[in-house]
Amino acid sequence: MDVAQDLIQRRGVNGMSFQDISDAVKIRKASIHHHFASKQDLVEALVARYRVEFESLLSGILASRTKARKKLQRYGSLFESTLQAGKQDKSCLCGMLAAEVFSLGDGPARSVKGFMQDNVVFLTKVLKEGKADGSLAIRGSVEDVASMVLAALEGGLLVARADGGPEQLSAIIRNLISLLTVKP
Amino acid sequence: MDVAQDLIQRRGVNGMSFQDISDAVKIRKASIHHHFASKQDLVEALVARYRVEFESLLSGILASRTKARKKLQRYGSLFESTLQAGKQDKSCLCGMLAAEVFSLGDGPARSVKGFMQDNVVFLTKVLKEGKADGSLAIRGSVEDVASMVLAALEGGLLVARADGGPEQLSAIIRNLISLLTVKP
DNA sequence: GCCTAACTACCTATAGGTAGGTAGATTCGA
DNA sequence: TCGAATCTACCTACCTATAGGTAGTTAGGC
Repeated sequence: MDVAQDLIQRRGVNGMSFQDISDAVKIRKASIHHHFASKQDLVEALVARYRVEFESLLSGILASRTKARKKLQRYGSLFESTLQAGKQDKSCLCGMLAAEVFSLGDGPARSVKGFMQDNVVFLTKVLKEGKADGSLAIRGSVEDVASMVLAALEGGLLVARADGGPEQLSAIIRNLISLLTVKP
Repeated sequence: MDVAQDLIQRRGVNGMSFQDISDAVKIRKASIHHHFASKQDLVEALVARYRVEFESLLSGILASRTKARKKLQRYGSLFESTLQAGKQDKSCLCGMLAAEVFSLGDGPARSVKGFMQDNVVFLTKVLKEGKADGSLAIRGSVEDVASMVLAALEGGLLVARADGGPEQLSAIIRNLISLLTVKP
């Protein structure tokens, strides 16, 4: 699963094959089918695992006793560390799948949608906190701003991977947070 | 080329095949190879065409005699109309290719990178104008904010396609611009 | 003695791509 | 000005590699 996830984060679902996994883990293709009957099953298991893992990171951030602005920074660094890892070519699993949503089955597509909603829910909480503790300045619908933050981060990965690399992503996140920060 | 571009915008490069094009335009696969020797050639031609077309839209916006804030709005509506078209499942061609950059050849990958840079250059101009005419409030490096705007829009397409559809994209753009607007 | 995880060996469909050919329009030289 | 050569856009028929997936088998631990 680690190998499969890695491949998707680099090359996308349609750029990953059972053979690729087989080559990497040195186990025959048929043996992978023993664990995951179809590619769709594999993808579904991958997204489910990813969501659980991500959710636990998010609730860790939410539980930390810091100002909301700092929580937002920690959230951003989740994306930064994805891009910084390895050959600096990995994107968010669900960001990648989101691009290819329409060549995904119904199950996986719903899970990817769920991931996006998880993130918007998390960000909505953080932004509301920030409004309350005075560390963030939100105008308009909090949920819509949350969507925008998610879009900027997922898009940041996309753009940075094709163009300016990790530094560009960092700059994007820095500016996004600065834009949301209430002037002292 | 129209059909190929459409397919990539919906399903990605690795989800598009010569056969798909063949079926749609009712011309044999081999005849497509007569026009584009390889898939990479086709993709390269597609991105080149897209960049020229996009660039002309951008210079149209730049030339219009309105406040920078309005120009930014017009830029945003470029992305909105992409998603609103047809079955509401199309993304930006280069956003799609950006996701799959690492399964692209060198030529196409460079062109996608160029597209991103074109957009940052355009946005940098608009944001500087906005600073001058007082319609936009920029803090920090203008170029970095430009990157962020691009990321939010490309990411907005990504997220909206998987989750909330055109309305979500509109909300994202509305909030992004409101965040960049100097309070009256 | 059975379950699990692996295996070999195979299947069908499709991918990108090639070879060689043909019908019709265009160009060129005697 | 007429016929030959060439060019263009398409064709049929095929190739090799790979895709996802299946059937049936085997080695080893509980």
